[in-house]
Amino acid sequence: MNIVQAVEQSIKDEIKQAVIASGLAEEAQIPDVVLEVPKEKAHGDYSTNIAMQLARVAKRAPRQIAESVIEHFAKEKVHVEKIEIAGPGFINFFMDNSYLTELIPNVLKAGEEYGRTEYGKGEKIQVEFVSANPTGDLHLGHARGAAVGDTLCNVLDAAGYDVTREYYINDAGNQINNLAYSIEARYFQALGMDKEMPEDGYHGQDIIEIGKKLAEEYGDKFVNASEEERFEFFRKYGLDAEMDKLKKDLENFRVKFDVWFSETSLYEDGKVEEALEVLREKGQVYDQDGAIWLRTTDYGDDKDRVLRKSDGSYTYFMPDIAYHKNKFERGFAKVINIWGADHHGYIPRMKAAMEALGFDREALEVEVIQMVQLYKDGEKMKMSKRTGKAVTMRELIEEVGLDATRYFFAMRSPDTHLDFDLDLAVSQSNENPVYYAQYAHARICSILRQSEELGFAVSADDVAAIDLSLIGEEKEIDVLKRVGEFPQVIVEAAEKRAPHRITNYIHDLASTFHSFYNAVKVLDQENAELSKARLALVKAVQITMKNALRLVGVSAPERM
RNA sequence: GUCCCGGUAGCUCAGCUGGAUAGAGCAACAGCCUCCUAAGCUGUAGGUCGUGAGUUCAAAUCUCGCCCGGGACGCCA
Repeated sequence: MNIVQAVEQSIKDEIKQAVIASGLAEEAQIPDVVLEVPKEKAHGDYSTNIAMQLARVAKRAPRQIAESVIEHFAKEKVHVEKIEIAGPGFINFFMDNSYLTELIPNVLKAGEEYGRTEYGKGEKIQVEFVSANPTGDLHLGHARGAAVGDTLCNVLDAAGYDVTREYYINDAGNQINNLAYSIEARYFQALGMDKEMPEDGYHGQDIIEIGKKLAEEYGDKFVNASEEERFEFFRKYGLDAEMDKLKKDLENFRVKFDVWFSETSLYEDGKVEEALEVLREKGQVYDQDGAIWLRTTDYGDDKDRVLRKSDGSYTYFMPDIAYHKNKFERGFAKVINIWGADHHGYIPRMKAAMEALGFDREALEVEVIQMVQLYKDGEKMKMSKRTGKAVTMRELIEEVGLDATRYFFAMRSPDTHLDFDLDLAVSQSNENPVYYAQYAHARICSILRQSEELGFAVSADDVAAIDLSLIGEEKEIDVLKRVGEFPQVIVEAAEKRAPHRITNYIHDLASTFHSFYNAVKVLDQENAELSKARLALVKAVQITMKNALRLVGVSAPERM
């Protein structure tokens, strides 16, 4: 907890104490005290609506209640300078903000750690995201999922959770057979021979490339091979090639996973059978029409689901159950899946399956990412993996830029449909919001470089020698307040699974800093003491900005 | 038909555990570089918060109905 959070808490405590002391209500009747930062500066640094909330319990008018609360409120104890009652009964607190300068040495000392808290108490959380089938290039939807998932993980980590990032490789289903057949067709075509693509084949450019490469590397070696041998080889080769490419693409997008979990390994280790056995022992399955069904309707699903088809093979659902069972067995307190909106219908059955296995359905959380719609030349672009016409994540990054792409996806709430105007993103990339924040950082770095030349350099070690009481102008306080919010913003973003709160914060921090920059001269040769104090402040902003940008996977350039 | 998401400024979106005069970016308009980076700042203009009821001292926010847009409803994955 930093000084800001501590002071806020002490004000809340003091309000509660004042309510009790004034005899308005018993402790148990008092709701959680809400302390908010008013939009209007005229309404003070903090404000509470407690008087309105207590009107019913205390059976008195809110403004009267506010009067009593103020009478019993010990201002000086909690850095409050002045209190006013306003509007229907708001109590507005005007702070003696000098205490805020304590933040500066704290931030400088914390450095890269600033913003991190122990809020999550090291609880183990697993986040599974992207998990695209290895049958083609990653497209825009995956890019959004990757940006959101990675940022969420960073945020959870900073909020004190023990996070494991995981990618589930669907390397066992029918789609891999289709991959092999698609490669086979492309291989033959590359050799100038006729071969039709399978009905559910993958038409992506990447598959064509693989076919070409095979033809170059192996010539017609596989033309006369047995069908079985050829299939097995292409299957394995295709899978490896797709996975290598996928990993590389994600790494280039600054997304790294701790665990790459193979579906095939579940079969090899007998985990699929085992999960089915457990369900059977618990009486959760039944046989009908030659298939094995799970009673998901017992747990809120609209219909029961097939686990094993009448032909003896498993549905996609069955290994997925085994996989999630495995997740919980690894001791995660919380398992978060980030899924595309097209899979949302799958949620009730997965939760039902977990409940059927005896796990807490609430421990499985599914965050749904809405669709990305790409616009070009003012028209919707059809995105289809089947026809291979989708714009790939790689192309997007090349055109829009890595930082801008990460920022753009992170800044939207995951549950809104996203219209991505490619022309706009490309042609106006210099006006992208990410530059606004990066520019603030670069400006700070420029100031810091010059401070060294002037002999004003400030570091965490000598900040104690600086007279921070010189800080106190409105713009300076605005900046300090913003810096002080950071840890709490991270906690809220983590709790609400809302990565875009971080980009909102980044924007606010940049805005507050730019405004400060235009109003206040940091380096003043005539006034070394003041310059040093302001440099220390600016340094704190730099650290905060850099840390915030790192959370969303965006670089913090020193020059622009 | 059932379920999920969205509908807020010209455009793209925040705000949604109810709070004071609904915000930002882009676009528009008017100012600001002899001064630490003008990729910036300051100001102006721009709104029936899809719609109709309800709950409340107070609704963009909560409840219900309706309209519009997107998505999902397989012994596919």
